[in-house]
Amino acid sequence: MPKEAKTTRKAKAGGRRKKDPNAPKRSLSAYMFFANEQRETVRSENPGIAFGQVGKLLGERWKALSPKEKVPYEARAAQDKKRYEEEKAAYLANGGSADYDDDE
DNA sequence: GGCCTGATTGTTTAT
DNA sequence: ATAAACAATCAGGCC
Repeated sequence: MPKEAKTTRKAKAGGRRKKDPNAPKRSLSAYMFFANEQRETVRSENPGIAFGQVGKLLGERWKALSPKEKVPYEARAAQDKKRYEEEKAAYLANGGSADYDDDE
């Protein structure tokens, strides 16, 4: 049974609540870096394209790339991951659940 | 000890 | 500032 479910995340994307106190913002995904560079190219080749189309185009192209093509993007993702490691370390070092602040 | 879900990241455009 | 499609990602919760 192919579970096509995408990790069953929430339906929307807006601003979810921070379940963590100091919330070490996690790292970015390779797609974020990919989009960062491709967004210019995609929009450049698709002048006046709608945001929904760009996003879809980006996704299709992303998967169209070979794992080695994604390497540079994953590399940056790994870079950010390391950056996140510091946040996480500080977050744990600070006492994990210590500060009480739901919304700002 | 292994899995599963939820929360999060950043981009686009339009309101 | 927000909303949704797009993909990745991880960390913590759970039995």
